[in-house]
Amino acid sequence: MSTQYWLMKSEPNVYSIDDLKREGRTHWEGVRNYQARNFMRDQMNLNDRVLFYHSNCNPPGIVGLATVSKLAYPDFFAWDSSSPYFDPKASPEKPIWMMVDVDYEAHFSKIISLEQLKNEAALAGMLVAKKGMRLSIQPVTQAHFDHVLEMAKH
DNA sequence: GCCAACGTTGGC
DNA sequence: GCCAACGTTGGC
Repeated sequence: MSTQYWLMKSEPNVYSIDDLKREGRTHWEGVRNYQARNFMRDQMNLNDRVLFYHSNCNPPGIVGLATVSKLAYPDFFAWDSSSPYFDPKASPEKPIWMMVDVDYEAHFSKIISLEQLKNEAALAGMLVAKKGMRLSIQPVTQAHFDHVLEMAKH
């Protein structure tokens, strides 16, 4: 299976790329959207590459790279009643929600802001730049991924 | 803090 | 199964 490319959003005041660098690996818990879950469950493969995106901050944008290091498995925070991600409908027998593990790869030397992404002709059609796009896990084409890497060099 | 966009829930 | 009401996301 060839490498696939993704963009994953995190609010830096909840979990930032600095947190991921310090920990090396994290489980991507708390996804409570079926489409995003299905991407993780049905399509993500080991070593898929991830653009790490900081949302709900100023400025929002892509701050670095990560890789998928464990295939989807039940998000056990869903049945932990003390977790902010608790879902009373989920249980170990019926997990509902899934997560993958993600490894730190690199920081970009500086953030590639959402504004830059929107202004970049080569990234036309990239989901993250679309108005009203709230999906927290998005597929990225190889061409767009490669172009983001190029932008990160400059 | 506002609010547009979107997803989910639940009454009917 | 429609759709209004509600909750959430996330840019601004």
